[in-house]
Amino acid sequence: MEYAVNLFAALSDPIRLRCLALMAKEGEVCVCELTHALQAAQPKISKHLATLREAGLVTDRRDAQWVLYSIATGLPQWAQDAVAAAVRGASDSPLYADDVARLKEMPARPPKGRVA
Amino acid sequence: MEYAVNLFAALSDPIRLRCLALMAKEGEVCVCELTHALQAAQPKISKHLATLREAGLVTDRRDAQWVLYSIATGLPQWAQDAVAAAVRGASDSPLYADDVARLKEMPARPPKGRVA
DNA sequence: AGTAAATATGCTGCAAACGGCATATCCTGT
DNA sequence: ACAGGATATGCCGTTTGCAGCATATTTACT
Repeated sequence: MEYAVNLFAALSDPIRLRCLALMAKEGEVCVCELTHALQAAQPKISKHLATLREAGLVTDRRDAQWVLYSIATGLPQWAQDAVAAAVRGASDSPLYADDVARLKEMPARPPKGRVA
Repeated sequence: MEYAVNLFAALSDPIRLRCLALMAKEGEVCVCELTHALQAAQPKISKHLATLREAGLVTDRRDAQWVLYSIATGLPQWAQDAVAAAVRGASDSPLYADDVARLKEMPARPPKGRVA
């Protein structure tokens, strides 16, 4: 029960939902991309990503100076369904469209697909 | 976005998840049944049910001296999926089995199906 | 009308969550 | 070795959520 509670608590924050929605769309995103897309302070983003990581919802991997985050796999089916529903719900918001637009026009976007 | 945040916040409490799981199983349950099944104080249950009601996740209807709660219908599809996932996640817990057992053996259980 | 059961609400204290800021760590290029 | 960009973490003040208790409200029964 506490596992489920922690999972839904991790989903109950606008910054975290917006990060998850971008990860769902992009596959992998680094912290500076999220910082730029959401127009939020970097420590704020980092701490919310830590919350998602501790809840087991995302995985991070280092690639050069960047840390790339993506939605975790291998969760229980109901948890995957919950995350998918959260992403769909978050994508309904106009905030999400703005985030996507800002990410698209981000200058000096870190290179993608360097390492598998 | 705030709508989604409120929904997941409503799902991030053990009492509320257990109530939802029992509603999913029973269809409708009254406050005294939840109080008995969860072995929690009545004001505590009532306040958590108010939280669920304000989040739009449950509907209540009065039947004589009882107020019967059930999972709301007509939510956006992603929200229904989220609730269904929450119920499945909550049902994984041994707490849920205990709640079901206590409800089954509850003495003087209020009559069901009196009004449609 | 009066009592008892069922339910809801108000109040208070405490603990957890969040934002902002400063700072530490890690990596890259020179 | 140094400088700068990217990321993480610690601290602090404020807010939010929750538990516990008392109390109000509604309903049924006599």
